Amino acid sequence: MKPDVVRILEEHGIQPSAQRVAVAEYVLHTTEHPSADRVWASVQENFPMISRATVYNTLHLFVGKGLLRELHLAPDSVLFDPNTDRHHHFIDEGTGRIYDIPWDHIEVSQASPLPGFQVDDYQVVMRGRRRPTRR
Amino acid sequence: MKPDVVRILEEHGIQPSAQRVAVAEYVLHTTEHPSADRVWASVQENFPMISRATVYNTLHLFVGKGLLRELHLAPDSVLFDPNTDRHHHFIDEGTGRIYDIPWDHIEVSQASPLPGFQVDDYQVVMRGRRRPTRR
DNA sequence: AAAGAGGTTAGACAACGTCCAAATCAGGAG
DNA sequence: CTCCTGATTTGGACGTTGTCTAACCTCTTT
Repeated sequence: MKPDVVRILEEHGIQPSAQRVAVAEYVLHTTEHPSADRVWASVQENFPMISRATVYNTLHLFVGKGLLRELHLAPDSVLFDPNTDRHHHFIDEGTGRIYDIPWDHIEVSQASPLPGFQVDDYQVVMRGRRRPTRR
Repeated sequence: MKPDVVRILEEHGIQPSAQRVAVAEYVLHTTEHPSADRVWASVQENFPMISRATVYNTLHLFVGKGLLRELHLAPDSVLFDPNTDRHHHFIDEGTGRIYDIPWDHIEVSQASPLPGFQVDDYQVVMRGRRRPTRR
């Protein structure tokens, strides 16, 4: 698995240091949407000496190189999403968990959004909770 | 304008104290999407002795009573929106300014969002910038 | 071996938000 | 009017998230 990650970093023009590989191994393979400190905690399990600043630096580097996307969905922290394909998000208000919704599951037709502006990106953000089981 | 605001508070089951009226006067009539500290700064111009804790308390109270909505669009702070009608948002990445997009300007058809979950709320979040003027 | 570039580190710092105990206020009862 | 009680406000301490900086490593080149 390690050489796999190294190749991905190099393909994106990132020098693969030991720390960056450690971060990448976790964050590129998770289906969660971890915060920076969550990433830090997880990476520390395999790489105890890594510093918080490095994790922040690395995550921002990855975002700049297109390996990750930042999500601003919750008040308390920025989340990172390894799924860089266009997709939407659903937030379970009960658990706080965030689910990806495939792009083609929702159709958005923008009749006339905002004159004078160009839309570079958009997504649908949904909030709800698990449907109670019928009794 | 003051009695107007008092009536609105009472209609929402909120005891209208002087501080709450001062906050409401600003935040219910702005078309910006101010952060809590932005609200604090503005209210202080008319009500110099108000404390930060009161502004935070009041804003959360208003959210709970349905007078405001919270937006989590930027990494640095929670924003408050006096427009409680359903609508979408456009974020100008150049200026950071946030614009409301009327609900009926965008049509969203959710074919199959997430089985087992109910959607309580959703909105489209768009990001872009002012279109460069043609030369 | 020395130099330079890029990467990492710990800790100080700043911004935003929460919490708490004490002080203050409002309004109803007497 | 005065007292009492509950609601509200206050300042400051505190916690969390994120940034910054200066020193330090590591690797490559010469």
